[in-house]
Amino acid sequence: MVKIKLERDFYARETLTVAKDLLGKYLIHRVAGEELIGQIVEVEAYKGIHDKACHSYGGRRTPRNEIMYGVAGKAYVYLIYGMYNCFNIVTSDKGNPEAVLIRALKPIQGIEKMQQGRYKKVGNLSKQQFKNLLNGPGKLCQGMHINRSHNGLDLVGDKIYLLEQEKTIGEIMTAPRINIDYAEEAVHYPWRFYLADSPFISRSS
DNA sequence: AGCACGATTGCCT
DNA sequence: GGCAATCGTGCTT
Repeated sequence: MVKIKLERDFYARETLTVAKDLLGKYLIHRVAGEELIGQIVEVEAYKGIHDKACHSYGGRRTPRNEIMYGVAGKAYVYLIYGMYNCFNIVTSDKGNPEAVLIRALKPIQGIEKMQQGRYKKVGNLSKQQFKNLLNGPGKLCQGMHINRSHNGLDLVGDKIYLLEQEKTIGEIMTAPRINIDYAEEAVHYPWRFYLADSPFISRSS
């Protein structure tokens, strides 16, 4: 695997561009001397103050979403439904409070530790359990051991960071975002992106 | 202080 | 397909 880390200028660009470019990249989390690695196969863009699905819609600025108002390339991690975490990457080059939700990863390295986080289980996984390791925003946080203690973490660093991929990634699919029924006109915006041939996406559209 | 709700998931019919 | 779990957050009283 080539080891080219994504730097600030990658994240500090227009959010839809960053979202699509994130597909295929490797997400690394160093935990207890081990590198957990997943390849990004599905994302959603949240485009700030004019996007009714976005936490910063209308300029809303609270302790929870404060990090979105800062520099690009930091982690925005929040609790959803009282049970799961969602991992986002802050984007944009104009100080706009925007981010990309990472929705699914292909497991690459550190499978044992991933299943420990997901299933509290060691040993062999069924084919179905392996496919379900990281194929959803809540699931990938469990598997990658990401939680709210990582909110605000700089991804241009050595704890959680991203690496360039070495190969082309194939066809990118575009679709409306998932579970944002409340978002009125933004419900249909085509801001979900995923790899057409990946078995590890959260759901087919 | 109270309360409605969610960028999800897993289990049920 | 439906729906409960579970609690921090943000808004209202």
